[in-house]
Amino acid sequence: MVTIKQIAELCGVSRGTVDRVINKRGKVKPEKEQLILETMRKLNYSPNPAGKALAARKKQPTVGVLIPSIGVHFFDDVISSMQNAARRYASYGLKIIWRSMRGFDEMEQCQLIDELAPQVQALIINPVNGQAVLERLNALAAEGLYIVTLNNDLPGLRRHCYIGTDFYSGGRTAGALLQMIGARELHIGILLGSHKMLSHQRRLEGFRSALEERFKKGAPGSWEILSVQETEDDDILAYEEIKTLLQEHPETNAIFVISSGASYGAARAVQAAGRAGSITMVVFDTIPSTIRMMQAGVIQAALYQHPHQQGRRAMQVAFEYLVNGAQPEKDSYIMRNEIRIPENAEE
Amino acid sequence: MVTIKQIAELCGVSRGTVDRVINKRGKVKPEKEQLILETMRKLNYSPNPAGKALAARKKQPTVGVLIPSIGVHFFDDVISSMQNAARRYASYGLKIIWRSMRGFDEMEQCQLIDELAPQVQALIINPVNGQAVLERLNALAAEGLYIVTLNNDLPGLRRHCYIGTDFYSGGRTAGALLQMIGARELHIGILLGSHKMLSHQRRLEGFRSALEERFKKGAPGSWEILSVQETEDDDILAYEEIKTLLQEHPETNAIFVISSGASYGAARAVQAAGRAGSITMVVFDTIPSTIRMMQAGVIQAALYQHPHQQGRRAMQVAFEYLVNGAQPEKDSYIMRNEIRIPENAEE
DNA sequence: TTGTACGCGTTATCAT
DNA sequence: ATGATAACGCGTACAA
Repeated sequence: MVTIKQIAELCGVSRGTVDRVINKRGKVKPEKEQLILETMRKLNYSPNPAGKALAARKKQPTVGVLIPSIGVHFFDDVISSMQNAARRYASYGLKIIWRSMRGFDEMEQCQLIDELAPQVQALIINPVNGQAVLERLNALAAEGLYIVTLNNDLPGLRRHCYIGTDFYSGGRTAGALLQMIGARELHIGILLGSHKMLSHQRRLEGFRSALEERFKKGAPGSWEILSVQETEDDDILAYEEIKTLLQEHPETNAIFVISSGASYGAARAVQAAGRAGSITMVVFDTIPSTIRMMQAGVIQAALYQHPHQQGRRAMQVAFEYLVNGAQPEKDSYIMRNEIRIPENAEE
Repeated sequence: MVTIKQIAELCGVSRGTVDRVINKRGKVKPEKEQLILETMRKLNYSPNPAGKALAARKKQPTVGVLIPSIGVHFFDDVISSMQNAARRYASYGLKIIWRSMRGFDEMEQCQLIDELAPQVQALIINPVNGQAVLERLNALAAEGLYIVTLNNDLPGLRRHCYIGTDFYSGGRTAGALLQMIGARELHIGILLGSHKMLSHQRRLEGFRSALEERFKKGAPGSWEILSVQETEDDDILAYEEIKTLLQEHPETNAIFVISSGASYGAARAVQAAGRAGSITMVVFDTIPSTIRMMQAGVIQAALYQHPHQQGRRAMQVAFEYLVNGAQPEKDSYIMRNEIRIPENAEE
């Protein structure tokens, strides 16, 4: 690989001049600049990340992590992988400041953002929906903060990179799966966290679209949605709601749980009603309780959102920006929604 | 993070002495060695990979890649990801020598190994089954060559790291899936590449075990395997075999294709017999022709072996050994067998 | 406008 | 047995 030094020698200038061209610091004669750019292009120069990393240490590169993860089991795996990556990157001199919170209060998140911002050059955040957060983050981005959003991409937010899944496609996959593994005449109960959560809404839309499409294309049978209930991601609420549903609609033979915070409660209600196995349950995320319920034959399938990859990738993007001075290849990294059944969910 | 320099100052010795302790080069007074080891442990010293990478350049680190990939579409994605990783690592000064071959001839692979060995310090290889290859590689490993095996792990081979999938678990997942999405009374035709291929055999065993288990546990219905045919990974052969099967056993309502080299041929035969959709097809790998056949409703599901992750990881392991002087965290990286249906297979 | 010199952490060589 | 010193590639402060 070609180095700055070699470029400099070839162009008959000093290393410093080449560097000024590369980092656009000006104060270089136009004709020399042209020559340097040309030979760089010709020799396909690309900076050695190791050199950059070494030099970057002086800046004390620090990234802040802010996730409303308390009580949300989906984030457990995301965070464990982020910590893993953080350990590796620590040997390069990268520092991390961790902040978590419970619930989705906009003002609380703003406060934590303000606390982190002066200490870090990059921020990995699962942003709460809301105008205040949006404005706060956009202001900081304008001041030069590097922002990576995780699992929720606020419209209008000028973040540098987004990492998450395609909610609509996740819903479609769930719907198609239910058509494949469920009864011919589907009577479906649905639980979501809240109608206000954009991600849950999109999943529901995708779910409907896939079912509609498959039956329109000639899949035998029929489908109907009996109810769509909000659970606030609470297992007890979910338990009660499914209990009521099964009483009022004994014909229920399929349940779709859109967020992991309700799947255990729903599964327990199905079990309690003696309907385990005769009701097809499709849920999101393979948290430990879900895996147990799959092995027990209560939940038939779960959608896996690659939490580990999400965490690893988020850290990597922040690391490469701060330490290697590199932009990510893509503006957003969208993980696939995978299908897990007992046979391929085991650890 | 703490550096060698800091350790040296704290112990009142020079950097060279600390280095000699770290790399076990001897010539250090026992009491000083103890002191240095102790403070390293106490301060939790871990070497900065950037420094190592910079110093490693002088050794001209080079890795050889040897895959019998010609005509095997599964490897297309593996190799594309390896090339991607290679591009990134090239900026660190890592060189790659690529070799591919057609078919699985033992002697041909030995010859290519001998050609590569003197030029490289690490080798990424999909080893052909056979005694000659085994001995050749073990001899080279003893001489200090770093060996990463990909997608096939020869018993008795002293490789440093293996990257691949769990074939048995892949078969189990396929069997369970067929039970879930197929007819109640399953009449199954199976295609595999060759009975001699260990991986295909293991998948078949897993397939049988999952079906047996599920029906024993109370799944309604029954299952039988009508035939297990070898295809030599040839689509034309597969086409003819499925054609014959459907004539001789019109009751066939499920087909399991164990290797991607036969799935297109099998799908075409199902189409030609006018049985698309009424026969449940489960195959391995999401190569382009398989995705098309899924979208056309001929193949219902495919098992995805994370080819991209496999390629990326193999390169990463070789890179980190040669450039960062680091051993991988695990002795083997086993990718999961994912389930893909049309709704989550689209690009 | 341009060149020089130092530091980042590691490895390796050469004196002592 | 030990210490000093020169690379490796890059960023930057400072001198010319």
